[in-house]
Amino acid sequence: MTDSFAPALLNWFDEHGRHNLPWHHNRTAYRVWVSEIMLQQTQVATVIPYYQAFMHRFPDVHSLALAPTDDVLSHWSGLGYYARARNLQKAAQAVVKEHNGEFPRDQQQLEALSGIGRSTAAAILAQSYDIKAAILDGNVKRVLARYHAITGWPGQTAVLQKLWQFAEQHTPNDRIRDYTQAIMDLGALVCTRSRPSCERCPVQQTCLAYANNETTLYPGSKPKKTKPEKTTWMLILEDSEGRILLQRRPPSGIWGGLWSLPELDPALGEDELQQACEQQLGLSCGDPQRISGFRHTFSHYHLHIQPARMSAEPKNRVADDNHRWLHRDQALSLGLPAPIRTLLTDPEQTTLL
DNA sequence: GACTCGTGGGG
DNA sequence: TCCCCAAGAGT
Repeated sequence: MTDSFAPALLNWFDEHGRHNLPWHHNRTAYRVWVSEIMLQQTQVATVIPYYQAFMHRFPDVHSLALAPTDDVLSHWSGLGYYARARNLQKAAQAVVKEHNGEFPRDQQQLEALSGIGRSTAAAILAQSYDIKAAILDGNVKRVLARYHAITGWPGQTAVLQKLWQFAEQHTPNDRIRDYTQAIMDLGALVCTRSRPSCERCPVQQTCLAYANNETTLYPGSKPKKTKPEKTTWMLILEDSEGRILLQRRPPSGIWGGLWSLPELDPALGEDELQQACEQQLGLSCGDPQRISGFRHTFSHYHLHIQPARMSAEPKNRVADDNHRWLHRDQALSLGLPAPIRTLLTDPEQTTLL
């Protein structure tokens, strides 16, 4: 059976596709790989400035493998999903050590690297080596769900299996690199989430959702759940020289490996902060002052951040590897979570209650 | 299979 | 203001 999907798409791509993104130039496997990791769950416009700075600081896989992890994380600060940055360096070290500095041209070996799953491995093969492999990102899911009128939420395994099946079926033998870019561009530029521009679509005539005037039904929406509310204390501990205490967060969990303000158990009352702080951090502290808090929304919960300010001096020695006293501008040069950066930057957020 | 992991854009 | 979701992967 002849499938007109790919030829029509490629013709459209030649004239209307995106041919000028930063990772399209000097297209090495390393540059494609970094872009693919950054683009996971992150929009192109957000990625571009981070990508430019990252490639300038880490121009090849060796510089990334050898860099201090703090340096990698600080270049990722503000992008989110920080496990991507930790996995990126881990994979770079594996490529240097186990693959002689060259990215493998094999899907299975690529997927063995940290942070590279099925779709990302396929994207690297297609984009950098022009090797046939099917991708399935958010754009492709939306295009295929509409084109084939696939009901159900793509998070369900059965739906995902159908999508992968069609993704592989449509993938042509030639011009893999262009086809991979083309189907993503179609999703990003024409087959958009809301108000798709079907009049400009190259595969409109064979699209089931369009034929039935049902583009809004696909892909199916995910079941909604109410997000729980969590609360935490964030401490601005300032010494007599005006420096602030920062602590490195554990390698896993929220904001893993980043620097942030010290946290205390939200169950503690305001009057218990001083004692808890002295015990847990080995400081001598003044009276706590509440600062106006704010709410930060995550994918799965809301976090109410209540900041408190205290004057503090180290009693014996707190200068371990995971704590640093820094002035405000020095602190901002570290890898900080976005809400903490806001807290330290925005004077409005440091109003006394 | 269900959770976890971030941040910003758009409706 | 609130919700969904974006070039997904790991546990």
